[in-house]
Amino acid sequence: MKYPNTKKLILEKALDYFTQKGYSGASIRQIARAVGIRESAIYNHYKSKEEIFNAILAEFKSRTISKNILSDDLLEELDNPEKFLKDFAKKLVDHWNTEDEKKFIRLLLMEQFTKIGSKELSTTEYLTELRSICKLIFSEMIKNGIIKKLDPNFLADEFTAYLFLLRTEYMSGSNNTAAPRIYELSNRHIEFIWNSIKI
Amino acid sequence: MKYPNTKKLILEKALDYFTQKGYSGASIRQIARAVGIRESAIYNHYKSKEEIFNAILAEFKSRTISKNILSDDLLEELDNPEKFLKDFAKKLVDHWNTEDEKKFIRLLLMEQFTKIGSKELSTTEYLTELRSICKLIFSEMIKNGIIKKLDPNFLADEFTAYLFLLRTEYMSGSNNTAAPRIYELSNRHIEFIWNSIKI
DNA sequence: TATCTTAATGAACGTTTGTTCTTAAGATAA
DNA sequence: TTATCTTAAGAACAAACGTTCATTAAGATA
Repeated sequence: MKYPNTKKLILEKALDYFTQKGYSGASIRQIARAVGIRESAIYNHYKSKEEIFNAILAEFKSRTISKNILSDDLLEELDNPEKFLKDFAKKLVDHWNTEDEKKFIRLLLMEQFTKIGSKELSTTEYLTELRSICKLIFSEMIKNGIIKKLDPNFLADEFTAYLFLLRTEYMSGSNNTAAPRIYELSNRHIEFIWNSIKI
Repeated sequence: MKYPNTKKLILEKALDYFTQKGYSGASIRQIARAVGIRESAIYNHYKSKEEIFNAILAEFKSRTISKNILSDDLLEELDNPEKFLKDFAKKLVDHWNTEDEKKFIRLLLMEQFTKIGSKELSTTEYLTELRSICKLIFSEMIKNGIIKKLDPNFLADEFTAYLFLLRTEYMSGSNNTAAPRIYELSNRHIEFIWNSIKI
């Protein structure tokens, strides 16, 4: 009998239960049953429930937005800034709409205040990378004289805030709004921002 | 011996534990100890843990934003729209910065995806009242010809989104940013919005 | 005074929790 | 082949869980 990749499977099922019942509400036995093994077998792979939680966090921390959404063909659109921003936002929405990302934002929202989550989870930290990318983009636009001279950090927040609200409402829970509608809202936001900052 | 208001106290302590450990992570025994009574005494006031949770929700649902932040003296500032919006945002921030409101948003974020919370808790529903107030305000401004003709629903969202991000980051968790700094950020946002929509 | 209601106690219940232990079978390496 | 390593099962553990119970004592009501 081959060894199936139980270790990975435990993480997947644990994430499912953590995001449905919270860390405390999910039990080792339920997770084990979902994996198809006994609860004692779990401990051959992780030495505690907390270690499972931390392993999930480590997996997400190792991922980066940049690689997923700042593709080369996107960067070539920089000469059409409004279209660039729209496509950038669209890629971000797509990324956030991923099944894995949706689960992670749920875990973040649920556990960021608890003892186990407060060490590693915070919305600010989660948005840090996106913020710095946006800041870079707007800084470049200012330098090239295509938008007004405003604080790029502030512009990054204005850009992000609306999308973050979209995400919180339509891309994390049961509120299953269709993707096209989200694109529509996102585009309208970009148009608003663009008309406010363009020279 | 007078009867102390144990019923109310149970709700307060339960909310504390729910927002620190999640609904599942908080136990009747811990809550009872915090109140100063035995766990069995809890059941003289509420017939189950779930009933305590629902009682907390009911208390928050019965409250309304309008009464707290749409005061008469604020409405008299409507002839100075930018100042009005700034003061409106400030009042909202103050309201959100209330100890009770902070606890509730935490409960909302934590339990909105769990079995017990999904029936009654949603970010969209929580923002509904604020949205409709904002919509009313912007509709009025459009009618009076002092701002551009844009979709008032959209303007309400743009107005709300940035403040919601501020709230999520600085007014719900351990990220204890001082109030003056939040006002500052809020004002800059209003100035940005105002310059974008004024005629 | 007698009765009723309220709010508390402490023990007990059956269940579930996270975790540990021993044991065994298949995979791997010598 | 033998020896070792990995992964699983199943029983067991003490602790904690939500809840129920009979009992008690103190105000409220009559």
